[in-house]
Amino acid sequence: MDSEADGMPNASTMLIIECIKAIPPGMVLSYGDVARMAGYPGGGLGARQVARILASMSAKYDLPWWRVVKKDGSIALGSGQGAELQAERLRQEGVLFIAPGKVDMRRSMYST
DNA sequence: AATTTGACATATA
DNA sequence: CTATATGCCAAAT
Repeated sequence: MDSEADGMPNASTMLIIECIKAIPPGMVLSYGDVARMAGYPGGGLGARQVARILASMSAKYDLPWWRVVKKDGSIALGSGQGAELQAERLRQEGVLFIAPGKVDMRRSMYST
């Protein structure tokens, strides 16, 4: 008997979605950090899953995709309005930019 | 229903 | 800086 509700993908995917939804305003995380927070091993493996899910499920699950950036703190999107939209959103959340298109992840400090 | 394809990264060299 | 290798899911067909 599986208790699988409709509209719910995989448990692993749902876990990542929950983690992203748990990100408070003014906080920025990288794909790898979210993946690791979701309990994913490896370095850049879970990051891809986060990106896939985030890119596809953000609209459906209302995820704060703009709070997710690259490990370097740069905007993940390289083209399109998404990058500018994300930058503006982050700035609105109170995130500090150390450079154009680059955010200060030190606010997150998940590894202290 | 099953198969195929695409994809917003990271680490290492 | 560029190139290569890793490995998974969701959406489209």
